[in-house]
This record gives sequence, C-alpha cells and structure tokens, in this order.
Amino acid sequence: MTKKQSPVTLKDLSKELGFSTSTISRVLNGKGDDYRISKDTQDIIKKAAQDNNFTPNQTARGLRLQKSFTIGLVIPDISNPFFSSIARALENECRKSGYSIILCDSEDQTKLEIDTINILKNRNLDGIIVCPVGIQGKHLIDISETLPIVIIDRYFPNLKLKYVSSNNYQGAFDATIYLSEKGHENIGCIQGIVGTSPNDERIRGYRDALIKKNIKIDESNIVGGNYDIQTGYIETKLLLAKKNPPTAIFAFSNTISLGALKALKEEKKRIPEDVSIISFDDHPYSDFLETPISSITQQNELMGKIAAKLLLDQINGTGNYEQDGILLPTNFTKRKSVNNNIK
Amino acid sequence: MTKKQSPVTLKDLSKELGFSTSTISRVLNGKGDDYRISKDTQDIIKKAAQDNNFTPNQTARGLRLQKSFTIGLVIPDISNPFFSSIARALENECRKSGYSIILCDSEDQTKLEIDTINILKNRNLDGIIVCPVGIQGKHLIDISETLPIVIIDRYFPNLKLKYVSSNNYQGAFDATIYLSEKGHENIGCIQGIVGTSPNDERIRGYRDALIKKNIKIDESNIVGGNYDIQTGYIETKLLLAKKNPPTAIFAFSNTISLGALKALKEEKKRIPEDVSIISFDDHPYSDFLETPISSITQQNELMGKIAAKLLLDQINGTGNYEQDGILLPTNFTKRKSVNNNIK
DNA sequence: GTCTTTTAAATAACCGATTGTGCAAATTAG
DNA sequence: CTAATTTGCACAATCGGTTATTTAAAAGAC
Repeated sequence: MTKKQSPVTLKDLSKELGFSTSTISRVLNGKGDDYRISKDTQDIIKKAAQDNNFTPNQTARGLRLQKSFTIGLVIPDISNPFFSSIARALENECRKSGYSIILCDSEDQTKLEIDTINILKNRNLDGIIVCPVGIQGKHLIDISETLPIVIIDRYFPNLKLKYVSSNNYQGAFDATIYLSEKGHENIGCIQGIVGTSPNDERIRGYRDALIKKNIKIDESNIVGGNYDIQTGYIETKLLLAKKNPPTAIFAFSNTISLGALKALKEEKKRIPEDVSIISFDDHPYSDFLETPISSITQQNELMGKIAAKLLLDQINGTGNYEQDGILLPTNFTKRKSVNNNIK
Repeated sequence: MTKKQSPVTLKDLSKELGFSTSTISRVLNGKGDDYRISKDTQDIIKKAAQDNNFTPNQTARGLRLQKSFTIGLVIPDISNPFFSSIARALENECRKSGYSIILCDSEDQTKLEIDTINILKNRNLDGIIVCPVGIQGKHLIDISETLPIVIIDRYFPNLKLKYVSSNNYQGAFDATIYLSEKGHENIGCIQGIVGTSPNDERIRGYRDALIKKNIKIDESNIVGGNYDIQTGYIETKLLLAKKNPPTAIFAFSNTISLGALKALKEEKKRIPEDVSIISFDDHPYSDFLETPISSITQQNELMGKIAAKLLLDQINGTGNYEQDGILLPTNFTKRKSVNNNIK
C-alpha cells in the first residue's frame, strides 16, 4: 500500500513534450528569452506545466542551488504567548517572501538550543532566528560564521550579531517612575534570568528610576531569577513575609506576574488596595483579571516582522545597517493595579 | 563577503581518507559489516567523521531517499494558546523521533490553508498535520492520497482521515447538565463555526442535555458562528438585550468567552450573580479572572502527542488502527462563574 | 555557392548523498 | 599449483532539478 504517487517531474514533462529538461527548466524559470527559446516552445512548455500542475521539487532544487528557502526558528516555548505572537508575525512575513519556517522549541534549555541548532545546520537552511535561552552566545557566533542569523529578545551587546528587542531599560524606567509618583517607595522587583540583556536592562531602568526619585534602593527587594510562574509565586510569598513588605511589585514577565497573582490571592492581598502590581508583557486576558493589570507592553508582532526583514536582508545581501540591533519602544498600558500610596 | 564556508561532505572525507564515498556512507550508516568493510577501515572512517564533525547533508539525503524527516504543521493561529500548546507537544514528540516541523499559519482562511499545503507538497514532506479551517475537507482527501496526514480538532466523520480530537459532545453535555442542575433553564449558547465537527458535537451535547432535563430548547438562545472575540462580544450583547435574557452563557471557545467577558463587563453584569458563564477551553489565566471561569478543558498536549504518533505510525507503516479517529475525554474545571439559580 | 553568424535546443556536469553491481586481490579448496 | 571462493572496496547510476558548454540547423553575408 505505497501512497506516494510521485508528482510530475521535469523528466516527465520532457518525455511528454519532447524538449529537454534544461529547456523546460529555463522556460519555467523565466530564462527562456536569455537562452533564445522560441516563443512557441515557451508557450507549449508553460501550458503543459500548468496543465500537469508541475512544481519543482524543492529538495532537488535546494541541493543544486544550495538554498532551501527555509528558515529555522528556535524559541524557548511556543506556548508562551509572547513567543507565539512573535512566531506568528515571523511566519507570515517569511511566507510572503517565499520562505518556510522550521519550528524548534528549545524548552528553555541551552543544551537543547545547541542540539537543535546543530540539527538545523545540515538542513541547508538559509538563515536562522533565535530567541536565545542562556546568557552565553558563543555557539551563536559560531553559527553566524556560516549562516545568517538574527536574535530576538535576548541579545548580546558585545557579540556582533543582528538583533531586535524592546527598549527594556526605558520600559522599566517608566514603570518604576510611575510607581514612585504614585507614592510607592518600597517596590519589590521580581526579575527574570540574571545576566540576560533584557533582564539586566530592566534592572538598570528600575534602579535609575529610583535613583532619580531619590529613593534608597533596598537590595532585598530585588529578587527572582527565572521567567516562570513558580518564581513569581515563591518570590511574592517571600516578599510579603518581609518585615517591611513592599507596597508594590514589579513583575518582569507575564509568567512571573501570573505566579505573583496566585501568591497574592492566597495571602488574601487585594490589588491594588494592599499591594500594587505592574507587569512586563501584556496579555489578552489582562483586561479581565480580577484587577486589570497595568503592563508594559512589547510590540511582539513588530519584533517578529523586523527580525524577518533583518534576516532576509542578510540572506539577500540587501540592507546595510550601521547598527547591529534595533530596540523597539515599549508602551505602558495603564489599568487598575496600581494604587495611590500617598500618606 | 560570502559566508557559507561549506561543511564537510562525503567527498571531502573520501579525499582525505582515500576511501570511496560509498564505503564511507555505508560505514556511517551502520552497513559496514553487511558490505564486508574491514574493522580497521570502519574505525578509521568513524574517527575521521567524528574529528571532522561530519553530518550528512539532509537535502542530498532527502533527495536520494525520497524522505525529508520533516513534517508539515498547518494551524489556524499559532498565537492562540489552544493551538500553540498542541504545537509544542507535537514538536517535542516529533523531534524525539528525528523529525522537524515546518510551521504554517493558515490565518483561519481556507484559501491560505490550501495554498500553504500546496507549497508544502513539493518539499518532500514525510507527512502533514492539519488543524483544518473550513467545513470542507476535500483538499485534505486529495493530499491524503499522496501523503500521510492527521487531522487535529476539526475532523470530518465521513472522510476517511485519521484524526484526534476531544469528546466535544460529552464535554458540552456535562457542562449543560451542570448548568441545568444549578437551576438554569435559559442558557445562551454562543457557538463557533457551524458545520465543523467540534462545534456541531457541542451543540448536540447542549441539546441532548436540555432534552434530558426536560427543558424546552429556545432556538433563539443558540447564536454565534465564529470562534473569535468579536463573536463572543456581539452575541453576548444581543443575548443580554433579549426580553428574557439567559441566566447563563455557554461560550464555545476561549476567544468567545473573552468577548463575552468584555460585553458582560460593559453591561455591568456581575458573574455569577447576574449571569453565569461556562467556557470551552481552559487557559492559564482562568484562575485569576475577576471571577474564575468554570471551563471544559481539553487535553491539548495529549492531542499533540497522539497526533504525532498517529502520523509517525502512518509514515513508518506501523500501527494498525481499526478506528479512523481518537476522541479524548474533556475535563470539567469547576471555578466560580456559575451561580445557583434556584427560585 | 561557400562561409559566417544567429537561432534553437540538446548534452552533460553538478549539487551530496545512497546503493546495486562489479572487480581485483587474498584466501581457501581440491 | 590451479580453480573456486571470500574479502574489501570502488564504480557508476540515481534522486530531480539547474546551468555551462556544445551542436545542428537555419539565416544571412559576400
């Protein structure tokens, strides 16, 4: 019960029409005139290709042209809405240019990321887009020597790799200023992975804002170390258990804030009456939460689109950017999770 | 500034070692003994392959073997958590078996779905997994004649295609029984796309439950017709405007319930005091909504895993299933969105 | 009418792997 | 010591396209 009734090949057409495969290939690639294939012949070939529903075998084409019209996309977790919205925009943009996407989920593990990239390497990919997991990017540099690559979200300022990310510093700075102007001086900050650019930039924004507002930084308020629900949950529990628990919490991702919400609920803390909260990353459900959460929103779709363009530019040799990376501004969506804390 | 410093090929090894490519290929594919390649030679070749970090060019391999170790995944919207969680499980499962996934977003459009599948066709894919968009599956039948295929979520009972989906009938039946036992007899039902199997099964479950409970079915309570936020919003607005507005709403997807929540909020209806609500599809945020929403949860990860297995079985010619499809039970997660309506 | 140029297309090499077949050299058999 | 067998590997075809080079016929030049 073999299924593969093989599709029409150039050879099939050649047999049917009596023209050589080279002639047919040329005509169908629009090079008929260059090679002085007569108008009549061209018409016959084009019609036959249509009638037989011929499309060239991409594998064979890829082998000969050393090009696969395929791009690798490596992300930590496709089920995270932050990444999936990026993936969606990326896929759309690439498809428009005739490229397909091979999706690889690195499950937030550097080892898997490296393994995955190695698997992709011998697939003749035309380029690769990575949301890196770890704080080291050496393996990405290695790749970049043989393959166009673009980094999304977590970039490596000292490694010459094209990237697109958000202006994490400004976003965190603005959010912290906002909190402080609402009277909060004791602000818990639950961060993601220390050493990664977005996280460290956010921390820098947080610190600078407090400094600007002449608020003494309480180092014990800076906690966390992972972008997951559990981190948000645990750290919130601990923050609330402090002698002077913070009056506001700044969660560095949608997952962290989800954990924080859980902990706050358990501890019967009302938002914002007892504790205010701001979250990095927006979410479709943000508006419908018990208390709608004010968020720093990133332009995920735009990031995806730009990443695609940066990569296609590298692939095609077009585009000539002075900068390695592009930082997109964040937006602040004010909802109801921050209270006035004026004494 | 050409980047592609081409990787090591069989020919390179051949030149270096003085053995023919066929010998090397055989050794590296574990067929050395079959072809009486001496132990010494095998060791030399294996070591050289290691040292040179050789991995066979998948494109060439694919061309020769008529196999790409690649699977196409076509889904309506990767940014919808329902689909992205399926995609994640699928990708994981396939990777374990050495297959990569080409991701295609059909943007909920039948035309794009068909276009996309056509593009995939000449990529020598080993199989394809589709969450179909339309209510017609003819093009999928066409595909199935040349390529292993598995359908997720929306299946076509009359077309002989392998599928995995939820037991939508039972889920909807249980939810409706639950509502009626809470005293609700006037239950608005906002459905998705009419004519698709999951939707129609849910409707059947809804109807059967009401019949069983001897509740007269008010046809004007069955509204909607699309799985999106707008449908949920509009239909809820309209339901609330009725002479006898329903005391409970059954939303057929996470997107629909999101729209319903928005409308309820606008109309200042409290959940569940004024209106009860149940949603098909769970969501990580469900617990943290203003009123946590009781939901019929589907086993998305399991669906993804099973789909992968069904496809790999077809590809490998293993597995021999009597049934075309598999329906997974749903779970009912009781939260706080349903009120007692006992007069 | 012969030589050159143009036209129109075919041949063959190639991309990098896999695989059926062939063929020396080494070994064993008789 | 010759024939048969086994050992160990190379040759060449193949997958389905693309492309540099050739070739044969037709047209034009002198």
